[in-house]
Amino acid sequence: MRARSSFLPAYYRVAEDIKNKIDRGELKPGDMIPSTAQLARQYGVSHMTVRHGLELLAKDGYIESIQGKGSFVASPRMDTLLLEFSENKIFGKNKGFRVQLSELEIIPADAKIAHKLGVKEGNKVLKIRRILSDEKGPVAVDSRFLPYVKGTPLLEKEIAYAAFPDLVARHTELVSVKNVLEVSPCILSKEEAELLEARAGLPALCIEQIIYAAKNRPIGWSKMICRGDRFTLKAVSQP
Amino acid sequence: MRARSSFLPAYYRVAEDIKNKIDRGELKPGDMIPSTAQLARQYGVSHMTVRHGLELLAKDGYIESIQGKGSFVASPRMDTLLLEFSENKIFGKNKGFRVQLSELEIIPADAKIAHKLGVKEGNKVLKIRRILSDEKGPVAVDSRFLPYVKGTPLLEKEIAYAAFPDLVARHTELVSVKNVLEVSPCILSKEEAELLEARAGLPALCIEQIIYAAKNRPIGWSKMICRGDRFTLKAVSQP
DNA sequence: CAGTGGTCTAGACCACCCT
DNA sequence: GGGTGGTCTAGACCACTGG
Repeated sequence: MRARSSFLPAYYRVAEDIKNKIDRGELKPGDMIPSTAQLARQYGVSHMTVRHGLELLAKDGYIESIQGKGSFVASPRMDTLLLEFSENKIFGKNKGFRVQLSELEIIPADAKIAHKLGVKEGNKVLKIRRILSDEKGPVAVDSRFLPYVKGTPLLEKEIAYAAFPDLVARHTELVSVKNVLEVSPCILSKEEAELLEARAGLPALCIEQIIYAAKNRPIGWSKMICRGDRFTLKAVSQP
Repeated sequence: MRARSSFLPAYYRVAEDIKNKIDRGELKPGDMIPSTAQLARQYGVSHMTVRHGLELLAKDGYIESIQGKGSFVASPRMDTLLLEFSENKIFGKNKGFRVQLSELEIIPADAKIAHKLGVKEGNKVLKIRRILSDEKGPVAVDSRFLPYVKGTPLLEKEIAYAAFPDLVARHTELVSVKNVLEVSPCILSKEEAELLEARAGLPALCIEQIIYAAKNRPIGWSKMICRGDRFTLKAVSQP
């Protein structure tokens, strides 16, 4: 019965067709799209196949289906944005990206670290400090804190170049489950300015990450100071 | 044949079951989950129903299915984060949130505005400046620029309280399609400090938004300066 | 009531991977 | 070839909406 007219799945073809109508403005937000039965006839496919296509569109935020009423073109949500935060994506785009391991030691947790990691004050904590640079010089300093677990050797290359969540996952035996990021502005302290070869007082972004395992247990804390003149954060609304 | 044992759909039950196994650690990232045929037998449902459930899990990032090989528990992606950026969500949580319209005028576009909005220098542009406060005082200043379209009246309440994408959509007749946000650090200028009742030099976040219509045409530019001591941006890894 | 989306089946076939 | 995911059907039934 069906034509198998293209190499693409039928449900995909249906979805793409409707998506194009929306993108071209033939269908506007709020408009009702034809019923699944109509679409099934129109495309010569079964009810299920149409629904598969519509679910795809709903997943991508193009339409919204309401039982008993119909399916409607959705207005794109622009208040939930996608933020890609991984060093390789952010800094790696520039040639000459490199990481320098400037500190690696086991220290007793002070009050702040203990609070962030949910451990007792004085507990052993692994501290890693890195300097991230591109061809134009240092861009960011990064301090990472992990609860110390003896007998989990880490290669220096891993420590320097692994993304934080990956490092945490490899160090602890736990599966990381959540990453919470917090961005605030600051100005470079004298020490930071020295490390970043900039003047003290330069505006900078402070990006904190806390990695959680199951049951909201924090297993890693990272604080990154990024030169404001060389770095901005970007986020884009979902497709 | 099937038991209809619960009020929830069968595919949902399958998905939830597997999700729980993952959350409890019975299935670890990289593990293969039983084949669709096995699951179908196990749950007494059809192949299609199982697949529906697995697609749900895949959508939420719990598993990854590979044709010819199997379905595998995915390790949560923690480098793509979700950022909720809407004034009501960010500031509205605090009681006493209010907006003061401090400026509303039609001006000719200078070089910067023209560039951001993709219009010719000198073209008429609607400029809106607002001050956002909570019960403790001013938190942010917001400057919004829209290409001026005559004959599109806006209510003052709308101008003050509408989220930027909504305002843009209402003002132009176009459907907004994309929102690109850029975050950088800055320090308060004398003028900004005055408006925000803070000292000049205080670290602040500069949050720019550009709203696009179809074909990447910018139709709105917003620049928000947020006091760093009263405001931080948060983002969380999906889901 | 008729029309809508949502669920489900039993079986078919395809595409792909591995051995 | 045997196992895996992926697509599709034709028809059934359910849940919900609105006149």
